[in-house]
Amino acid sequence: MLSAAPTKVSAMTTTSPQGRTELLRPDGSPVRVLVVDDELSITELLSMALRYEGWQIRSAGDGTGAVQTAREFRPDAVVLDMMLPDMDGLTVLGRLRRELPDVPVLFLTAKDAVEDRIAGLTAGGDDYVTKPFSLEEVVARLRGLIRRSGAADRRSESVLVVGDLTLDEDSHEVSRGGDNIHLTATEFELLRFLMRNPRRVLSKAQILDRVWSYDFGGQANVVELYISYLRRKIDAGREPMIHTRRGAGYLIKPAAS
Amino acid sequence: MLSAAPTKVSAMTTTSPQGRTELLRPDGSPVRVLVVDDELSITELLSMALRYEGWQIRSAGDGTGAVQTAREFRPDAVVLDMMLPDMDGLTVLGRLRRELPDVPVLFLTAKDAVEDRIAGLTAGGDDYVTKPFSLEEVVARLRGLIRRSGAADRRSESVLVVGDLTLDEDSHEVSRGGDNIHLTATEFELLRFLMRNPRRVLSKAQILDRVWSYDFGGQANVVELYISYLRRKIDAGREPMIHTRRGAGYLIKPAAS
DNA sequence: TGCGTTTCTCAGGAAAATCACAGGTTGCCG
DNA sequence: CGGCAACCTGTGATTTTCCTGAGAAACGCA
Repeated sequence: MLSAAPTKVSAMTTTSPQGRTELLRPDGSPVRVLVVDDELSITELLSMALRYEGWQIRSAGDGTGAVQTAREFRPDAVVLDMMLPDMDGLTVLGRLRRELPDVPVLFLTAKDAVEDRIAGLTAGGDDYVTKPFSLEEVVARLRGLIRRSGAADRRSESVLVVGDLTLDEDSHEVSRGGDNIHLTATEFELLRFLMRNPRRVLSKAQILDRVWSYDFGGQANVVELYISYLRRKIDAGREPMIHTRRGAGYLIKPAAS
Repeated sequence: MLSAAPTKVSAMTTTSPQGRTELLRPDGSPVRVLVVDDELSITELLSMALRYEGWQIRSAGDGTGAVQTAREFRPDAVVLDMMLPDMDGLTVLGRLRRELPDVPVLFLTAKDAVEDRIAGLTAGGDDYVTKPFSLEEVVARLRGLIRRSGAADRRSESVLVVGDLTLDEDSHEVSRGGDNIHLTATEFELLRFLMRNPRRVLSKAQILDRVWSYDFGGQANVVELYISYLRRKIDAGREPMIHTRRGAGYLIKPAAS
């Protein structure tokens, strides 16, 4: 198990029965991700969500544990909180890099943290998200990191397609039937979540849990509101793709059927 | 994690002599579900209904018992009331997850408590239903959770078929002979119940107990009413599939025979 | 700092779904 | 064939769910 661990992850994908596409390693084994954060609720939340992506997860609560776990677990990617109790984020990063020179890292930082320092770090192909984050954001960025860290083959994998609607996760470009559509950040994430689960009813709770940040305490009708925004931009004057299932949720599907 | 743990449930299904399709574990043994609620009437109700699905059930009345039972019983899914006497629902969840990292959980919550405490819970692929629930709802969601938690293979398992009538539990789509049919939530659940028991007479009492929430206090003729709605939508101008057995109940079967 | 954009709350209104009621219909039994 | 029980279904009141306009607050950027 340990010695057999291949370091590179190709951008190989497979399509699950639900129509979700998931990343796999070249040998077909699941992607491995190490989550490092000192707040238990955060590691739990992330572990749950990332496991649901079909990935194998380990977590650590401090820098020392992170390095240890990394050595043994040999993850394909690391989610690393920059604010750890025992050592500075940069120190942890350095030690991780000694163990796993090529592993991509997704940094978690507080909103007000010095952004330029992070910006410097991400130059190496890493990435970061600010707390409080949304799970869609973390998952999307991790997918991107893992995809790019492997044999850089197909770029097409970053494009979601449902009917004549396309969404590029890299360039954040969205178009329907050739027409470019400008979406705000939230609209984009909502649409991405819908498109990653086509023909599947998603409840408002699911959407809220996934697209909005984990500390969102507002009204559940933001979902309705943003669905309404999306419809205006995507379905306006066309055959609708976004459908309401009263009492159940929403779903997206090609206009044809 | 633990090598001895029979953790995964494949989406394997088999069709019983009565025509009911039931979930099974890869080795053919029954699915195991742990029910946790402090109200005895609820655990009894659920245990009975879930046993009827052919599943193996254990129940616990508090968090401590839940964790203990989980450790020993190693269920494939857990039904967990968020309001327990001895500990907070999230705490129970955390401890359960330590025992069984990948087990899917179906949360039971009060109708009005939905917004606040549910946050983040569905993100890991878990799900919830609000009290008072209908048994069909609980069973359907549990089946979904178990299906998705296992080796993600066949898609067809979320689609019920009787004759030329199909019902997709994921997209909530219903069609007969190619024509799409729009159903309301209650109609959908009623039809699902009928279709999960094809060629079998279901009494009005059974239907009421199963499709309507357990605290429903209305007139028993809602069943007649909704059967009438269904007929209008499904049998309209075609060979009827829904039949009345006077004094006994209703049944659905392919139009041909 | 100031301005445009984005996010979100609030609330009114529309639409849909649920269900009670009651009169009509059907099938069964003597 | 008559009568009764079981069943069917039209009507409409009530409730639930959803949609969306308006505007406040937060944000991002120059």
